[in-house]
Amino acid sequence: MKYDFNRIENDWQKYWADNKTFKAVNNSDKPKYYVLDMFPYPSGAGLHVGHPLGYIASDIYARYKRHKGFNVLHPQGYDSFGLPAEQYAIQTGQHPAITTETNIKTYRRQLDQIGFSFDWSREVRTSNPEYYKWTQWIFIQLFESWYNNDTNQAESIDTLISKFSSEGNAQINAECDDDISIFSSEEWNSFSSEKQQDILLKYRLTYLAETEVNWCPALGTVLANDEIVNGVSERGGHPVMRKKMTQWSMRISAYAERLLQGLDTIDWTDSLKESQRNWIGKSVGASVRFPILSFPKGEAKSDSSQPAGYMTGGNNSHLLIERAQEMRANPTKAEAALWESLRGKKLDAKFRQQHLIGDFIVDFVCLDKKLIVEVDGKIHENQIEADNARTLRLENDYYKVIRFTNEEVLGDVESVLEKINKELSQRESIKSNQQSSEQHKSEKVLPLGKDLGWDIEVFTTRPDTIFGVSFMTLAPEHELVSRIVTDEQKTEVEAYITATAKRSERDRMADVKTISGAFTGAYAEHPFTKKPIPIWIGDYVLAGYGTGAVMSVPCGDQRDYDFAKHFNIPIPNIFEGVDISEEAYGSKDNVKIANSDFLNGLNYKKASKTAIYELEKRGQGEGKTNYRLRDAVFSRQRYWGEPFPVYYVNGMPQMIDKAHLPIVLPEVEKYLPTETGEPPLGRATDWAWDTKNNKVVSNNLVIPTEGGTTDEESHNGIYPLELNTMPGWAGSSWYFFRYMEDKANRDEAFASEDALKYWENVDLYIGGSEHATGHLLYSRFWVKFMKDRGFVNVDEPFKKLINQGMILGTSALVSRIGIQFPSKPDQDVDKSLFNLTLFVSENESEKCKEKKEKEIEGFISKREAQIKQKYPDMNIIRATRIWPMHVDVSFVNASDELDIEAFKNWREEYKDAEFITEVDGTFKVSREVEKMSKSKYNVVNPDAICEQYGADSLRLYEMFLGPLEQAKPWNTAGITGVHGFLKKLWKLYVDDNGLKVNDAEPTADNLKTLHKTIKKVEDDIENFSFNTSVSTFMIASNEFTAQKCTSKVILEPFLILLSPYAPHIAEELWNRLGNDESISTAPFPKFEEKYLVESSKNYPISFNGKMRFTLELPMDMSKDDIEKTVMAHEKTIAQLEGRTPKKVIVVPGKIVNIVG
RNA sequence: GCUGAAGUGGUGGAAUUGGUAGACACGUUGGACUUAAAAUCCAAUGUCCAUUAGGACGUACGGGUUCAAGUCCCGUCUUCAGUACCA
Repeated sequence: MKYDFNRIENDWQKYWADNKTFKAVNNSDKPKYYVLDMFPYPSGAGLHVGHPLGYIASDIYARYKRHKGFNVLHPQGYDSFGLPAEQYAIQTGQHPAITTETNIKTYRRQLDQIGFSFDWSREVRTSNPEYYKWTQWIFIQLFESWYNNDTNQAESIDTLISKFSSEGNAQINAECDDDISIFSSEEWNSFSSEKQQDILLKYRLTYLAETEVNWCPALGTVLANDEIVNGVSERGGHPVMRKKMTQWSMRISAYAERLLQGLDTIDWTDSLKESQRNWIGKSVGASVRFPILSFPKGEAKSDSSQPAGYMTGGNNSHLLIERAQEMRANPTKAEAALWESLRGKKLDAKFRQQHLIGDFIVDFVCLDKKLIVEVDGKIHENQIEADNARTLRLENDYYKVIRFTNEEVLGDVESVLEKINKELSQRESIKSNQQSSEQHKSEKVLPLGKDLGWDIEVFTTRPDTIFGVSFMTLAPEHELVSRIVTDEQKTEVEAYITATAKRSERDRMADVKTISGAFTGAYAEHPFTKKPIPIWIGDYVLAGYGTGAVMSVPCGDQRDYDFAKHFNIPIPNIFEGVDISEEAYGSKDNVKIANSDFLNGLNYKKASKTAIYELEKRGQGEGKTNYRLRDAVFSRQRYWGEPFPVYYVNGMPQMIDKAHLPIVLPEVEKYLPTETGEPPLGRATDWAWDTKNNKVVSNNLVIPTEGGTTDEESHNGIYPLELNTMPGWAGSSWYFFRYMEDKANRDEAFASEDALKYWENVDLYIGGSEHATGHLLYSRFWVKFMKDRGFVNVDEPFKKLINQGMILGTSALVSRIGIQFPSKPDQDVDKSLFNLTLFVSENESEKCKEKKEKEIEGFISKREAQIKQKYPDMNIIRATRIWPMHVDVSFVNASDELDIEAFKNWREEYKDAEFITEVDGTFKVSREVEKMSKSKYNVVNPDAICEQYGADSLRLYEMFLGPLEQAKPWNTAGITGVHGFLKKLWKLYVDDNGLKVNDAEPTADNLKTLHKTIKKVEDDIENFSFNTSVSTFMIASNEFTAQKCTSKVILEPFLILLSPYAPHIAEELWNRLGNDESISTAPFPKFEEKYLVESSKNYPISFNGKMRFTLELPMDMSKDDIEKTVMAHEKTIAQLEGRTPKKVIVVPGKIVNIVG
């Protein structure tokens, strides 16, 4: 009887479906085990052999666990919202739901034929309203929650509101936007409802905010960071730009620390955890504030332009004095002229030139009368502001400031002097008031830099190197840049900013080597040394990370070092005994700090701690932890996604009550954005929310809210709905909970409390590594949130996770020789005569080469002759080129030989192609391993494999290819190996007369083979080493065959071992052995050591570590006896050639090694 | 650059604790069966030398530890994956 796999597989698949063999129950005496695959997006292309790899592995594990006595949940479903169905809809007008439905049918058929033990009664589809109802519900929960840093968990927004109304927000330690002002409970209670909503939005875990997003114009939507690869979209490779848009965001950053800590509690690969750690990007360090001095060094005062404002802060008089001296030495013409007159004592008072008053240098001052005279050049706008601020402060100190322009002074010095004189006389009377107001004055004086918030705040992980700061660098986009830049530097800085803005994100990323930047002319003050530090801008500082500004320590950071070298900025060394003449010393280890005042001699740890302490003492900084993880943008300008349960009243988002969910995706006539740039939902005619009747109604009923009317009546209580949809990761962030409940019972909740309690979380999760930072991070975030709010009981969704490796295609390439005979087109020629399509076989041997060259030449000259004959006058020029061309792998056999006939029929253009073959008439292709792709014709469809070899062969072969987690090439030819094994296995049980198996007593060898196989297979499955199990089956089957084993007590348990891998044949034979029940829950055979105990061992006898021969010796022989026996052996004597060994190593049961 | 994984026959891979390197397959070669092909079965198959017996060399490269190293240690190179001016 033949192994009729097609019949067998069909029958058993039907049996499993009919008997609901794999239906999981939500209560059982057995321990639970939850095995999950990452659910697929049902693409139109269907499955190729790479897709089922992970499913086969998880199925083997699920089936194994059933044999081991577990109540196994092994569900499957579809991540059915997504771009391809929408793109297809845009092109064809077909509703994405229809496309999706069709694709799912194909997927289901393909999955079914492989014989998976899925419990389909729990299927989910993210695009089903009954499913996304709960996605919307979770969104509402997020909206109605805030993150309390004191309790370190999410809480209902109600607790926040009650805190606001009882104590205001000053004491609240929440994860929230950073632009929130402090208010008291009275203020809160007096705020309008709209203002309150506005404030609450800044605290909610999902919030609406104008954010800079990754906008992909080609796709017409925003993309998350993990949807962008190398600066272009993951799907389609379209360019991505930064754009400001109002979007829903998820406050995942609130969970950064817990997402990081949670990694230590789960069994994932190190590389995956590392990816997540990188993505979260925790750095511990300090936040430091550097006051801006805005005191440009070396700035020349010229005729035409006036120096920038003299705004300063902190104690820097030494610098100002230096500066004043410089200015005195280089007066402008007007200043020189006026000084001439003032000094010439034409007036009654004593004036000083370029004198220091407080933090300011003034042009001229009469100290007695507190009169300041300023001579201004052309004043820039922002300098007026600065000068006004300065004037204000000086006036606080009871100085009077009068101003003249250069022109006034140079034109008519006399009238200027007259004005000064007049002021001097008026100042007499004011002088007396001064003392009485002294008290008042001291209250009002503030350090100006601080007053205006003109600090530069930086984040550093190396506060220990703070004395190594020799400059600061701001991102070109930093908001302070335009305010601190000096006139001199303005042109340069502006040019630099423009140049940077022009460069795309991608260029900036690609070109890291080029150092660029510009000096702003401004200075900041070092918090400890009080020395001025030049402020630069440079695009190596990113606006999006930290504060968008850095304190540059060239001796300790290579980027700062390179920047400093490039712009000739000093590089002070603050490391003890480290040479920094070539490069920065970036390490934190093995070094002590030097030239750093109170930090001298300390190591990284102590110095950092001390520096932070000192900064805190001075109020100029504090210890801080920074995360790279950004809040996740949650809006997509797409049709085929979950609609938001949100409507807007006067621009403020409102949640639709849970009772009215789901809000079903509306119909649109086209799936493109509207002409006005709104998302596709903007095309829906019925997309407004009727708050009275709680239903979606026509847009026409919405009365425009112009003029700010807020009363319900004027709207009829009907408001516009949100036009964005949710991103792909919304539905996939919680689907594993939905499976916990049977379809029949999941209307009331996303899953019942009992179900959630019973199944807890996924014990084993298998899927691709491409989700390392997307799906796997978002899911963890949502689960933690749901745990906080008491909706689920677990902290982590996936206890153990394995990434299956990619299966690559083995492309087949032929060498094509194209020959063209260019001719003048004016003639009406037979074109087919001029193009020759010639393929040449790939084999490289010399003999063939000669033959082939000859033949190629033959073909070409023959054609030339034909042309000559037809067009005798034509001047023929021959042009030849060879290029490799992909051919469909299905035309190629295991020996890399091309089926020429099949290839000719592939395409019309190859019908008359010529082939130059090997000597034996075969045509060889060359092979290349690359990603499976339609365009490379190397995609292998599992349908064809199942048809030709059967699902069991496919399952075994996919496992046999290599380790699960490793990428490996597919080569269909190799499947004959495992298929042959199944045929042999069949013959072990069944022959032409029917069943061979009988009640024969097992031999010792039979038992040994069986138990060795039990042990190996069990260990392999536990270690997910599925490839080695397959060879173990082959070995066992070969041994049983050699042993002519027919014993049922051996061959029956062997089927259970095989059943997870090749379930159909196992069921069939199991059934033939007389079992009525499915094999699927038969207990896994118990391994018994006693059958493996050997009486003797074939010892390898080594000489100096090299094995020379083997010797069969009893297992219980003593060490001494082994040595004696071996030494007496004739082969030993021959090996030694009379030498006396120095040493003999005997490891009983292992090896004998003779040294000498 | 950083992080992680890896490098073994013609190919996929095995060797899980340092103890006979190349299991199990594919492919190749030869043979049996057959009119023939397919299927099936048998044998050989790391490289080199040798008629045989046997020997030398072999796990990316260079060192080291050990009676013994694919496995452990140091250094170098290469490949793949992820990530990237993250301060």
